[in-house]
Amino acid sequence: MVLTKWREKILKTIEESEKPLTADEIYMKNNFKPNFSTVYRALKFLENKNLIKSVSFDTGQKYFYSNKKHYHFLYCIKCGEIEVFNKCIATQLEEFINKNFNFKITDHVFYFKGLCKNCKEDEKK
Amino acid sequence: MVLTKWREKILKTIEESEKPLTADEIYMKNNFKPNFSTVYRALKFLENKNLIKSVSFDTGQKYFYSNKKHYHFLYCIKCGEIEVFNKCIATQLEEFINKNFNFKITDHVFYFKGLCKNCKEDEKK
DNA sequence: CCTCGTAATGCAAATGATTTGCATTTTCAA
DNA sequence: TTGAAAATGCAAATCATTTGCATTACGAGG
Ligand SMILES: [Mn+2]
Ligand SMILES: [Mn+2]
Ligand SMILES: [Zn+2]
Ligand SMILES: [Zn+2]
Repeated sequence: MVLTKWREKILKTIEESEKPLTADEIYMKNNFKPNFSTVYRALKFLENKNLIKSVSFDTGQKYFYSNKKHYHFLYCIKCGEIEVFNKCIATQLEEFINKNFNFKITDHVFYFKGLCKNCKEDEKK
Repeated sequence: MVLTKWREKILKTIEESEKPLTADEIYMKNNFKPNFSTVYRALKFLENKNLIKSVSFDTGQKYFYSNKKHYHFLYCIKCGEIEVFNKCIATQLEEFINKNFNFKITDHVFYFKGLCKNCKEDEKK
């Protein structure tokens, strides 16, 4: 169980991207070199090792992103465009949960849905 | 385009549930009576009409919930159990986004990941 | 009350993302 | 150098969801 050549390349692909990537985006960015199954297996491996995280929006697809920074998202419901930001306000909520629920928090997911710059303008016509 | 018998039943199923439901949970709760496709089509219809919303966690599955209340979730990464809460702190973040991004917010999703009561205890052994 | 057109439903097959089984190759500790 | 365990490739399978098409139900206009 080690960080092999492909796993490393895939991790780097994700870390170098400014936005989260789908499995096939990662596949493409690596010139279709590692087999698609290898990509998926690597993603699972990296996620288990907590080197990456994944999130899914409206579509059935997962998006993968680095665990080096804290991410939140702006997801365009029209074109699927994703932007990221990192301002986080979960701490106060965490306290609320710890006080009122019997639940051990390990992570959280937050994103806004709406219209990106382009789709917002298209709307006007 | 109207709220037919099945659509109404499915809406009621969702509104009467304390937690979000998957398509097949909804199917089961209706004794497998409307066809599965009808369930999915009804869900799409209801979501377009903004009567329900959906969210997906780690699995490729969508969970549907009523739009009558504001929901956030506690998602157990071990057993998939879901709890809900409604305390919401998105407003301040919304201002931040409006100030710094060119994005028209229409909704947001927030959930904590972690271990539910049961899985938390199992962990100890 | 009938009648026709449109929308809704059922059924089966298709789709898309992801996973899995198995054969082959790579890795690395002994 | 060698053998076992892990990683990879390839093809087929799986799971949730969607779609095409034939049939049925609904409702406005007659
Ligand atoms: Mn955060
Ligand atoms: Mn909220
Ligand atoms: Zn957009
Ligand atoms: Zn649990």
